[in-house]
Parts: sequence; C-alpha cells; structure tokens
Amino acid sequence: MAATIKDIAQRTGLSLGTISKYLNGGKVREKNRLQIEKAIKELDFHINELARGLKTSQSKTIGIIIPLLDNYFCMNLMSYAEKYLSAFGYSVIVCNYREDPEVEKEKISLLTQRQVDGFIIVPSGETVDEIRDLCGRLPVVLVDRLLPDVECDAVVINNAEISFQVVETLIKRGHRRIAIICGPKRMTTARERLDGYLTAFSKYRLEADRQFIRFSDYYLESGYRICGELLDLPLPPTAIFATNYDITLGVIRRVNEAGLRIPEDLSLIGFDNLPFFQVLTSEFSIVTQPMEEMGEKAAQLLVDRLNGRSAAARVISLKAELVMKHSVS
Amino acid sequence: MAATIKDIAQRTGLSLGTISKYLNGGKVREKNRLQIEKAIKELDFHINELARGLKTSQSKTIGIIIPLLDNYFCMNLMSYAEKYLSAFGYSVIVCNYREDPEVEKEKISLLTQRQVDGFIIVPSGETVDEIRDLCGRLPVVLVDRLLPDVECDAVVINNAEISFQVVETLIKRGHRRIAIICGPKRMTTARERLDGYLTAFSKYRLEADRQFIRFSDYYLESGYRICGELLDLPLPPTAIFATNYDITLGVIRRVNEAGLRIPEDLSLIGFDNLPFFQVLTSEFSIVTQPMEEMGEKAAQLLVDRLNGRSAAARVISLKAELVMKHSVS
DNA sequence: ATGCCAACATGAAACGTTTCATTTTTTGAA
DNA sequence: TTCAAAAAATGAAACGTTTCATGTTGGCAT
Repeated sequence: MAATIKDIAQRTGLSLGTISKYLNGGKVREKNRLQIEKAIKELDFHINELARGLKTSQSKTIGIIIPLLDNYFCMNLMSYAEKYLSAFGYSVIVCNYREDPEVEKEKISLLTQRQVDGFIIVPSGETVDEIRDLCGRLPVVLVDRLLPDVECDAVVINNAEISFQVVETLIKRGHRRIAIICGPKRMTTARERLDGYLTAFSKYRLEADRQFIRFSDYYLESGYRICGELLDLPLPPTAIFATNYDITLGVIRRVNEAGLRIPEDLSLIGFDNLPFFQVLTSEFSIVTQPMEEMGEKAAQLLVDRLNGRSAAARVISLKAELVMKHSVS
Repeated sequence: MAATIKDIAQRTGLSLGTISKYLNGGKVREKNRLQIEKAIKELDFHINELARGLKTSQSKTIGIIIPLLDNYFCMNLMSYAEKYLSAFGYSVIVCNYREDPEVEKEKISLLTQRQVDGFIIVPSGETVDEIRDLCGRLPVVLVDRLLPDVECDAVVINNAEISFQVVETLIKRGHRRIAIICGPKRMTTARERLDGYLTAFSKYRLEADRQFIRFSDYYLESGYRICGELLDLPLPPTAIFATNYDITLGVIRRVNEAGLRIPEDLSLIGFDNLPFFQVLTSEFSIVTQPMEEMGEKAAQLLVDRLNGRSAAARVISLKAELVMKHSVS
C-alpha cells in the first residue's frame, strides 16, 4: 500500500542504491536530487524503519523498564530520558512491570525480541541474573538502584549522605526519637538511607531505637499505616523521616487525621515532588532528588555507550538536596 | 551474532517453514517440537520482531503522543493504556511533544516511519490537518480533546456537564463572584468547561462577569499568576474554579502566600489527582477525571479497531465526578 | 579530440522472518 | 498389506531496506 523505495526508483528512473544513498545523506547529482524529492512528495513516501532496522541491525529504539508508571519519580525520569534520547534519533518503548519481578523478566525478554538498542532500567532487585546476562549483550543503564555483582553503567544518588544530613539536622534541633520509614529491605536505596540514619546516630553517640526503624513498600498506604503504628507507641517519635514521595503523603494524611500539627506536634522530613510541597502550609523540609538530571544522565550514559565511547562501567552518583521549606523560590 | 531461525533449522535438521510454524503456534510433530525447544534453549534464540514485522507489516507497536510527560493526567493515561495494550501483545512507543505543535507533527511522522499499528493522541489542537490525514491511514484514538472535522474514535469527559455542576454547587451555596481559570481557548476542553460555567449562570439568571473568566495555559505558574490578578481585583471573587491540576496547585500556592484561608476567605474547587488532595487540610472539593478508565477505554477502542471490529467512529464520553472533601475514603 | 580520474550510479545479495504451493510422511479403514 | 486422505514438512519467494563491488558518466588537462 504505502510507497517504498522501489516506487521512488521506478518513478525517477534511478536505481535503488541511489535512492538509498540520498535517504542516508549521501551525494547525489543535483537533477536526481530534485527528481527524488519530487517523487517523495508526490508518493508521500516514508522510509520503513522496520526494514532499515533489519538491515542495519539497529532499531534506534531504547527500552525503558520501570516499576511504576503513575509515579512522580518514574515519570520525571522518563520525561527527561525521552527528551535526550529523541535528540539522538532514538525512540522510547516504555514498559511498566508494576513491581512484579516476573513481569519485569518478561519485559526484558520482550524488548530483546524487539531488538532495542539499549535499556534504561529501574530494577526490582529480584532479577539480578537476568540483568547481568543482559548487560553482557547490550548497553544497559541502571537507575536509582544498583544490583550486586552487576557491572554496568548506573545513575544513583548519594543516599547515605543525604540521609545522614537529614538525621543530623534533626538531631541538632534536639530530636532524639527520630523515626525513619524506609522502602523494601532488599533495595540498595532503602539500605543506604538507613545507613545514613545509623551513621548520624553513632556520630552523635546516640543509641538508635529499633522500633523507630521501619521498612515498607513505597506506597502511600504503607506510609499511612506505619505512621499510625509509630504514633501509637508509648513514646512516639518527635520526628519522622519519610524516604519517598508516596510514603510522605501517607504520613501527612495520617498526621492530619490524628489532629497533629506539623511541626508543632511532630517534625517531618519528606521526599521528592517540589511543586507539591511548595503548596503546603505546614512547615517541613524535604529531600529532592535531581530527577531531571538523573533521566538526562542515564540517557547520556546510554548514548555514549551506543556510540562506542566509554569502556568500563560508570556509576554516576548525583547529589540529592535537603530543601528547607520557604527557602525555595 | 544472535541466533536466528536458520540456526534453529540447521541444528534440528528441520526447515525454516517448520520452525516458523512452531513459533507461531502451529502444529508440529512431537519429536520435532522437543528438538526445536531444545535448540531454542541452547542457542538462547529470540525471535527478531523487526524481521517479523517487516514480513507481516504489523509492528505490534502503538504510538502514544502526549503534550507532556511529567504530568499526572498523561502519566495515568499512559499507565493504563500500556497495561491494556500489552495484554494484547502491543508495545508502546511514547512521544512527548512538549506542547509544541511542530514537534507533534514530527512525532507523528516519526511514528509513521516506525510503522506503528495505531495511535493514541492527546492533540495540541493545532495539527488538525495532519491528524485528519493520519486517521485515513491508520487507527487513531484521540483522548481528552476532539478536533474539528476529524472523524475518529475518541475518549473525552463530560466537561460542560461537570463544570455546570461545579458552578451550580457554588451558586447554591450563595456564591455570586465565581471565577473560572480555563486552559487555552483553542482547546475544546477549555471551551466546554466554560460553557458549563455560563450555562449555570444563565440557569440561575445571573450575569457572568467577564473579568472572572480567564484563559491560560495548563501550568502551575499561570494558576499562580492569574489567581494573583483575581485577588487584586477591587471586588475579588469569593470562589475560584481551577480547571486542571497544575492550575489548582498554582492557585493554592498564591492563596497561601496571600495569607487567605480556604474555605473561610475563599472557596476553591480544583481538579485531578486525588492522592494529593486527600492530604490537604483545607476544605475544598475537586473534580476527578476517571483517568484509569480513560486510558483503558482508549486502548480498548484502538484494539477493537485493529481487530477490524467497529466501523463508524466512536466517541466515548466518560463521567468526571465532583468529590467533596472528606467524602472520599 | 583524447584519455583519465573522480564522482556518481547500478544492481544483486543480504538482513530474519512468513507464506504458500508442493511434496513427503503418517494414519487408519478396507 | 494397500491406498487414499489427512497431517506435517519443505523450500523458494517476498517484505523494504542497505551495502558494496562494479559500471558509467562528466569534466578537465593535454
């Protein structure tokens, strides 16, 4: 149905090779160029990237695999990665594995079949072997989380450091009963953020109280539930550090329901999503990840590798920031 | 490098045709099936979807074109569309045109080259001709906004109706100076939401005041700015209807800065993103679009059409809901 | 005019599948 | 056992490109 290179060749009386050369930016005699351009217009010719990809074994396509799509972090990541990649002619196929490692595996396999040229993955942490294999075959960039014994490019943030800073700030302001709500234990992010917490406590020669250390998944409901548990303790915490956006929302909701005020009754340090926090009246601080930069860097690492630059695996660690309420424009 | 069907054929001593038949679910003699499966394992064979697509002229790929990626509405749309589509074996290529109609055109063309089997588009409204053309060639589903003289499937919400309901509620509560902050004038959503506003006023035989009717783009900053302008009026509104999520955020921020309380000093009805609003302490109501359903329906319309079902263009209008604060679980 | 060289054009083969008309094998009823 | 019909396998052609070794041209110096 659609016009092909052959039709252009026929109509111009030129050969396939010439048309192909023109389409790929090669030199072509002036009068031929005009003819070709005319034919392309008239036939509304679009090159078939499937055929091209088959021949060149490059699909010019990147697979992005993420645990959640309706999630502030992931959407920012995608947004900026897509922007960078499309400037280099790559399209993005998006795969949402809904936190299900089995689906994650399927998606990896699916994208392999689709001949993507590379991957950007926010891994579940339970598909280590599959991703290790993958790295051997194709360029892969991990984002947010590292995997044990997987050597590949990655973009992460200084989790331990920023967490230390958060807790130190709280300690300096006199807090002693400080709770932290982490993500799932198996994730490096969760463990690192906890490390920072513990380091701060030991630096100030304080004893960390295990009942204030909670693991969860990264959902609003967990934040809500765990916050409730914390508030119900005989001696509840005076400060809570919520380590992602959804947990933060859950905590706020629970605190509101309990009729407590922030920061008068409870201090809170939250995570992510600046626009949201700018709008709240309660006074609390948040940790912001440079999500745009993370997306962009991930894309950049990938493009570099696709272009054959960079040999050894590079892990880029970006700096998260502790933003005090109203210190933001 | 990677194993192909040929390698499988060679290793099993069978012919290409047989392998292909097996891969496509055809019947194959038991002992051959075993051999084939063994060879596939051993060679780590993955079918090359590029080659398959070239031959079948079906890429099993859908293009989703949206104005913004880091946007709650679009993310939800994508999320649910992807979920539905992937159940039917379709992958999703995502294109963000950053509200730039020129980029939108390029993306349409790019995806055409990539041989996508269909499109889901949230159009800018300024590429009517291109999209009309496109509809003639491929299945297209429009989401959120319709286009003049473009006959194709679409999923929208009852904008006028819900807007009427919002304004009527406000009027019944005694408000007379009611402001509405719409999106860009050229968009059907903005115009329809205004229509509902005007209808409510005329039903109650009230005169609509043009200074309370504002158009903007759909960004937080505009909400912020326009809210400021409204508050600075000699007789400012007593209620504001913000017609999308980001505008709502902007309004809240401006209102907070002005030291006004909601709803004591100003009533506000906002839009979208339930989780966020559940967390606020101020009392106000919001309009929620059934985003999940929109994404799913869009995907469903598309799949139906790809399967040759459904002849005439179908426009599905879903119901947005007015949710009163605390009436939500 | 002649010959040469660079610049461009040509056309067949290849990429990894599917398809389909043919041929081969299997099955089971007589 | 035989044979026809059913079931399965075969292999060549095709999908729309790119590539590359070979052929053809035009322009320039002699």
